[in-house]
Amino acid sequence: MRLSRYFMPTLRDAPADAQIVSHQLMLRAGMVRQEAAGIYAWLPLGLKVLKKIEQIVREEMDRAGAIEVLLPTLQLADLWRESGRYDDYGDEMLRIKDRHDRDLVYGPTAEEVITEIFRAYIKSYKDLPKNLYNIQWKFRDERRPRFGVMRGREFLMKDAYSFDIDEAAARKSYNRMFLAYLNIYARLGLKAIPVKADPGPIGGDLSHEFIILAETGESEVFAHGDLVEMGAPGPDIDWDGDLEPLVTQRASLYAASDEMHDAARFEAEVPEGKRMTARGIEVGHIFYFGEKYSKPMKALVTGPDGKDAPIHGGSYGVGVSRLVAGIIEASHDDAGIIWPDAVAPFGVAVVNLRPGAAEVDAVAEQAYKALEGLGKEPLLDDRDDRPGAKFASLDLVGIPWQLIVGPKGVAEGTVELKRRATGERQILPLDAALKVIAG
RNA sequence: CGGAGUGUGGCUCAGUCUGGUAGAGCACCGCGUUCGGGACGCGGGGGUCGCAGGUUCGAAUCCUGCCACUCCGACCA
Repeated sequence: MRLSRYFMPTLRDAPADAQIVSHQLMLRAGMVRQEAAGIYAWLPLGLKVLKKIEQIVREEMDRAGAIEVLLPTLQLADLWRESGRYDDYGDEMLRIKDRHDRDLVYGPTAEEVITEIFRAYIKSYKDLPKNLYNIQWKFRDERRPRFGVMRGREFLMKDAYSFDIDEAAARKSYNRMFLAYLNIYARLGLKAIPVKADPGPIGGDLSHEFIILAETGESEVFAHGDLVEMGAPGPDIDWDGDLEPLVTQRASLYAASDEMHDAARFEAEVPEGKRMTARGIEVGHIFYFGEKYSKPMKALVTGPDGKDAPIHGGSYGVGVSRLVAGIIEASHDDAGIIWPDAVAPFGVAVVNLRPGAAEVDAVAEQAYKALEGLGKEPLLDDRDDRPGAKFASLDLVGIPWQLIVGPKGVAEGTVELKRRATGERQILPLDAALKVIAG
């Protein structure tokens, strides 16, 4: 992409409405535009990052055996009446009427819809387990939206739903999601810890929140340090095998957010040198809720004994749009965003310091084409602007590499390569720079 | 939903107390000089001052009502 033809409206000043750093940086980098409280338009740069995160989530869900569907944003109110949640959910649910005066809701989640689909097709225990997931916009009419896309009213969520014959089987589904979530966050360049959660209004007795560590995070977490060091299990585990040991290894270590924290237990269970207190952002939540929806909505399967029984369900959410902000909270400096390579909107910025100077243009073009060939998604900064302005805006939007092509270097046969994350620079021939970027 | 606050060109803000017909910086357009970390000069365009009423000779400014947005609190991917 040539920056002179792109749409990347960066701002020097952060709009006064933005309070937290990720919100300020997203606005300054031209990633989103607020249209109403908690409702955002995604501009090209923001959309690129959102899509990359979405794709990583998708790949890890697929790997863990979940199957993607796409559910509607508008749902019939009658389904919610069946589960009893039409009245329970309250004002957070956006209710709409169509031209036939029929009640609809803009889905805040999709347990009802997916349960309706499941019960229409799946009749036998032989078809279990099933895990269906959906990456779709949700709407929750928050009393107080805030912090940009961190708590929007409209947000992109990955929600998965598992269906199993009994609790023991459901636990296996739960374990798969537990480990898949750790892999997702690791791929996004984040340190995440699973924390036992209050299952809340959704019910059930097995629930974890996933909190990514960021100094500016809104909640405080207390955890055993090994939990962070242990990290994710990686993609190559036997997803059909017994995952219980991998889960237990992690879930048995102390981890709690401030509201569930028990200082006495923390001190008793965690040796002094391992006690970690940090701030974080909740970016995922998994639940086992048993028959909560299958019973009232009659999602029954016939068991080996010939009798019908409600399935045991779980649901698993990742806040995809929230992760965009979460990653920024976890990875930025005074100059702007520092994208992890996996989600960066562009892989490299080729900075032409003197557009119009034929020799410089030629080298910049050559670098750009080579990087395209390498699949590095280069952005060619061919703007007619001063060097400082270019560096400032490219630092702001956080592209991982800057390959700087200027008249001095071109005369000497070199370019400058700068790593955004560390600020490290080296001057070297173009071929060598390309090798470094290629990894 | 309780409490607090803010609405003035795309962004940051001044002007409001004390009414007199709207301003600065950034951004944008033109010309010139510049060009390795957000340049400078000259010229220019863009705002029914959130909306609706009211007071007044006259309202961004005072009064009333409404709307929007932000922050703190209780709840949440």
